[in-house]
Amino acid sequence: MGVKVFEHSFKDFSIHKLLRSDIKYINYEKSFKFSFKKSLKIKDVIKDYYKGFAFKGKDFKDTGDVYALKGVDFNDDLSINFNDITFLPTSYFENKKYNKFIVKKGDVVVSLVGSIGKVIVVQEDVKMLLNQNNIALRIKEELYYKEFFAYVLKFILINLFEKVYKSAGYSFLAIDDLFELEIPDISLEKQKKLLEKINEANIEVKKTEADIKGNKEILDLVLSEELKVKIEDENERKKQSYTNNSISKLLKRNQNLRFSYMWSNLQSAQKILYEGVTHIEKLGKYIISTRNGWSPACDGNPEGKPVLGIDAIRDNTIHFNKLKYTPKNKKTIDFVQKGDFYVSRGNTIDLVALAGIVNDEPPKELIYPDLMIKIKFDEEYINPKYVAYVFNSTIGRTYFKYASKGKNQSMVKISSDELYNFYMPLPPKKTQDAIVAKIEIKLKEKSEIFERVSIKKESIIQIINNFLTSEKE
DNA sequence: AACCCACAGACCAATTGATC
DNA sequence: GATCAATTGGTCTGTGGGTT
Repeated sequence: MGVKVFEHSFKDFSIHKLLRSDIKYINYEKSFKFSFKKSLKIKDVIKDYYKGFAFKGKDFKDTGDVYALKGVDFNDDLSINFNDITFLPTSYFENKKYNKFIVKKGDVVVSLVGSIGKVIVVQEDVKMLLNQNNIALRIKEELYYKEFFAYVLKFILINLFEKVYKSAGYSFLAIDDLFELEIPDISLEKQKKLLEKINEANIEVKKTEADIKGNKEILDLVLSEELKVKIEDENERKKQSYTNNSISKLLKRNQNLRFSYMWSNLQSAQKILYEGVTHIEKLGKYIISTRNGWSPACDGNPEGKPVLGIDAIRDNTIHFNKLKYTPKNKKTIDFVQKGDFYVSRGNTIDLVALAGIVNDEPPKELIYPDLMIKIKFDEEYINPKYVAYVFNSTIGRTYFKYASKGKNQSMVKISSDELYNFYMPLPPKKTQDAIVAKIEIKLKEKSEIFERVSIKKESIIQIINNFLTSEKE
């Protein structure tokens, strides 16, 4: 009598689909996965693919002629963002070892880590190598137009991401999963028609998008025109450094030295900004009061009192669309009122002291958080909107960048001191009103263009959605 | 008021572990 | 050993909240 022994390596079956135990994925397969009348698997549509290479961190340079393609450079309209892209040494492009990773025009590249659903189609004929955790697909042209393929895949991946990956703890799109995804099998003719519709919308998006200026740009533009503030010169100065010592070398826990370094930076910045500008005054002269907010512990129960988050300060206003709620109470609470002026007390150095005004009627008993300061101005001399625009322009950004305090650059703070001591252009109120009016016209124009673009973008998604729905079983 | 720290999202980049 | 897919730790940013 003996014992029968079977030897199996766990790896033989560990990747078998039936063993897959993450419930979200199984749910996806059962309920959310698109299945079509006639379908193709991704693996059937591609004639070739390659994965990126694990280049070393020290290989990446800020300048050069060989682009390194990373997921962070993927725009959401299938194009590559070449603005902040990094480079690899020229020699790498000639090196046989990296031959396989050369990105060619027409490749469809899919990012495998991070937020799933980032896809681009390479339109450029440039020297470029693919970084790790991305996969490039070459499409069988007799089956699919690559742009159309990219749009469809992107849509399906985003659906997959929503249902499976989001907050699930895993962040990698397995190649097997990718290759098993199904897309409709339809004629090139039909694809062409849909693609034409998409491209039509896209041309308009691109055309109008080019005209969109950032809010800060608009503020800078009007303020430098009206006040003769030298914002251009300050941007130029920022690029040059006038000391060879890095701040980290200088400080070594020497607060005084650090402050004097910051102070001298601020001095030279404001010297340039304000050269020849009249009406530079200390803001403190016109501040009646400042008051910090209160951050009670919150839960999700909307029975309680609503509380603002720090991200409520956006685009020069206070938004109420993302509220928290607290069941707590306190004897005296300073609630938010229409017309209030708030400034954020802490954030990164670029975002600290953003200002916003309550333009709309706020929800009842709305609490503002500890990280916001409410400022009351002497409105005989001050138009609060004007002050908010200056805070959020390069003028304010420059001042608060150097005036803010805190060791950790990712969370600097300001206090009322910094608000009181802000020297800024404060022309007579009538001039302030005129500037505000001018800025508001420009901001309104911008938001109208923005609205048009997002409707167009939405229509592209709709085209794909309608198409996939119509091909469903 | 000033400072400090935990956390979460997003993605990068080094490492691992299996296979070629 | 080289290569590949996938994992894991790290960094950066933004935020909330606690402690001194």
